[in-house]
Amino acid sequence: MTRKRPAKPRKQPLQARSRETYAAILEATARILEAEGLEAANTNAIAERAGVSVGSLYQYFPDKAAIFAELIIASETELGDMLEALVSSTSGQTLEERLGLLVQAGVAQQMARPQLARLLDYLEATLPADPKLRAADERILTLIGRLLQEHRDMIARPATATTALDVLSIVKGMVDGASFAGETRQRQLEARVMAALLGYLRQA
Amino acid sequence: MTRKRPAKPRKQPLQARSRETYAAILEATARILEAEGLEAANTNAIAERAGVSVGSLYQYFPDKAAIFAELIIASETELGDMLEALVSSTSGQTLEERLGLLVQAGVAQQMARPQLARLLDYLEATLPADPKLRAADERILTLIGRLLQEHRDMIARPATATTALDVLSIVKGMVDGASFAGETRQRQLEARVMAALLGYLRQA
DNA sequence: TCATAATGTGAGCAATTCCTTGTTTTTTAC
DNA sequence: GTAAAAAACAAGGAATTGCTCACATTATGA
Repeated sequence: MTRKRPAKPRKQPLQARSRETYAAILEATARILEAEGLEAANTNAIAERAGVSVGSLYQYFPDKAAIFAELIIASETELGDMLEALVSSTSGQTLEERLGLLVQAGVAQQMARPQLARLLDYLEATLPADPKLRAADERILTLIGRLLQEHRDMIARPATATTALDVLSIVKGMVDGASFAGETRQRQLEARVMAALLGYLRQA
Repeated sequence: MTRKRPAKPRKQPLQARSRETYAAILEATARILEAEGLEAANTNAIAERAGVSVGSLYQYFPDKAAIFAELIIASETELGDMLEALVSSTSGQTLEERLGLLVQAGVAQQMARPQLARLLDYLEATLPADPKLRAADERILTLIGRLLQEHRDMIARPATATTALDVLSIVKGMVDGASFAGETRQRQLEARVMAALLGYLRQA
């Protein structure tokens, strides 16, 4: 954990077998992170859980932080894809309907693995800045921003990046809090998040 | 980092000198956590930064996790004290006024050391369950709940523990997101958090 | 003053950490 | 079938980790 920044490039997984290895490493890391926390996620444990050797691990990831970064990117890409499909396929519907779908998608993704979601959020704030990561982040905010823009006459807030970030933060915050408190009823949580978002957007 | 739970009790700092040592250890830990992250916060580094020996550190804390737990308790106690003073000294005022003060206090505390606040929130979810910690948590929710209860005719949500948790989660989430994005204008953030809370509480 | 208790020290152990390396096994392409 | 490329392996080096222990220093109170 010294303050070095080598970032040496590694091999790309080309064959089917290596793509499985790559995926197994990511999934093993996710499982350890959500079950045992950050300090338990060392490269030996990850390799063992993934059923591969440490050597294989370092063939695809330059260092431990790169595994974490890749996990965050994967999670954000997943959310981004959902949002993109949602925004572009519902352009005729009302703000309430579209926001409902957005909340459903966001809550579902974060409730699926709440511990992991929370940890990845924290990690993103401490990891060395990565352009790919920034881009995935930006994409999500842009999509939310576009949705707000299309309903700008229905909301009392400016359809800016700040408002988009607030929307995302409210969803994340409420799901974090609720799942930490043991809440599991997804529909009820969705309804409350909806209320918060609509209330916020309509409030002058 | 093995899965042991010794939790051996340690000395209480009795004299002025040892109370300073104790405080220095906590402050050093906070500084390392917010500047370099969780993985850099090892006991050797903490002791060095605090200007004491590792031996002294282990005289007051049974293990590393106990230092983190104490930091969280201190932070929550601080917020709890603010809320308690606020709730009991403003009983005649309107919901808007009191919520405004609550938001001001919460935002200020979390914006003072945003990285640290975020990290402590994550740590709380992974640390071994501690009754003191639970109690500090409960106290904050109870105070928010009491405030909501006193204005229950002004809000469309039930004045339950769930609503109180939602209020706290919205504040934390929005401050987390905003400070991660580099926002520093505290007043503007407060105004947006206010809008979100009022919107949420008034939404049916 | 001086015995006792409180506090402080830091070398260093055993375990663990990240990561490299040389080697072996599997796949691909001809 | 076979040579080259891709993938996987695992021993282990150098550094770091959490933490203890035997000892030194400082404060207290009679």
